[in-house]
Amino acid sequence: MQSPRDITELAERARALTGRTLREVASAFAEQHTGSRVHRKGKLGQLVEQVLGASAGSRQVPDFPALGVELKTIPLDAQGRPRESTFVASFSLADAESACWERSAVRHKLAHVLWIPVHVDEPEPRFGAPLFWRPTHAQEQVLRGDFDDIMGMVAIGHVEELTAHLGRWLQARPKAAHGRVRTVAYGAEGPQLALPRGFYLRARVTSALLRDPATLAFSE
Amino acid sequence: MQSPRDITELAERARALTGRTLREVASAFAEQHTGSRVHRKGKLGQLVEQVLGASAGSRQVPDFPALGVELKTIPLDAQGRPRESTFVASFSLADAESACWERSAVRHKLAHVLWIPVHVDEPEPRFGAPLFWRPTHAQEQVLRGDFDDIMGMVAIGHVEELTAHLGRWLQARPKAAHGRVRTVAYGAEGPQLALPRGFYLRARVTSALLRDPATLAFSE
DNA sequence: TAGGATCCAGCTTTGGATCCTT
DNA sequence: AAGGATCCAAAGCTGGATCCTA
Repeated sequence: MQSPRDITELAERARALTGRTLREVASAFAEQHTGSRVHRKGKLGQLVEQVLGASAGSRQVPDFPALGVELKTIPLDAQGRPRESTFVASFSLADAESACWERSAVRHKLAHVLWIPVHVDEPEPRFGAPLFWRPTHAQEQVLRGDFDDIMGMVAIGHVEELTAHLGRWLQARPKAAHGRVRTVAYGAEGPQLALPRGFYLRARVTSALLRDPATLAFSE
Repeated sequence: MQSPRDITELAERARALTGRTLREVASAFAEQHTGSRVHRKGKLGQLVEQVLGASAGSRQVPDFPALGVELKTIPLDAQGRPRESTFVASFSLADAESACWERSAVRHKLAHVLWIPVHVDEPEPRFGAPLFWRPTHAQEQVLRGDFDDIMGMVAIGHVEELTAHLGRWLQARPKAAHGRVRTVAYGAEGPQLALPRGFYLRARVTSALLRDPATLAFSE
């Protein structure tokens, strides 16, 4: 599928998925694109990328580079809620000191997100209604605060206090590539070993966001 | 046992328990006080009250009225941490509007606490080191903030949003006396049924407090 | 019955581990 | 190996229920 030319076209493609089953969408797509290099049904994310025409390059750029939009498929359980937190970006403990929110991958990835919910617990998994999200100014302050808290903890060398509890909307969790890649951070007590980490959006937050993006408030 | 005359005497009695088993303490106490109205070994709290000479009256006053000290025995698990949140005081939804921190039972009960930890998961349960705690000014601000948040929620009639999630150190939890006593609160939508509630200190907080009272900071 | 403490089923969260594609 | 998504056991938390003594 070609890249959408503008947000409107992307929105139309996304809306067209609502209520349809993965199976339907996958087979319809396969029929129309028999010539192209179609990966078999593959993983959910890949299917959605292809159907919506996201660029499948390596990601230092958004999924829709021309539009500046990041694509996130998000699995929902039987009650319509995300089961898991959502990965945003990984970070290295080493460059915590030089990190700043404005230039962070987290801010860029979350600046404009197209959420594609998928009800995966139904007998025949089905797409939900898509949502474009741009954090409001107030929402961005919460994200920035979490980012600063987390990076600040690392920067002063308190890696052992960096738990997934920290952060209201964003949390830092282990991102265990092979379970043995370790990053060295230089803290007050010298070099420390630590697992690589990633920023994640709490499930509670994405749940509230999908339910009612307008009222996602500080109380979450 | 007579009431301690001053804090020093109370502290000495409390320190004398450290490391001793409940059994030892209970039988030693029984021997010395055969004449007095001794309740059988009874519950842990009662034993400690008797051994330390707390007044056993009904409690609108502190356990040591002359000293203004509240006594709290706190069970610790095998890792030395409290398993449960600690009950502080109950409250009625009806008088939330007129409630204020300064006159609250919560503030008075927590103004000066003598914590007596008991390692209950060991084969022979044993007393830990006692701790006198007076909240610092900063700590009291956290408690006050939680109190205001909780009471505020009730005062505006949002009883259904009053969950145990609210509050950093204090939380409101059901205090189900017989499971059917219900309190009526008058909110925006008229009278509402609700379980009676109590203020509790989160286990995370008492845990940090007992481990290192000086560094119990805002991050908890 | 009130104050207070303890118990506990079920749910949620954490802290990784595993898996996949590029 | 990097980027990303999903899986899962253990631990922690919530929302009561139960129990105890005065």
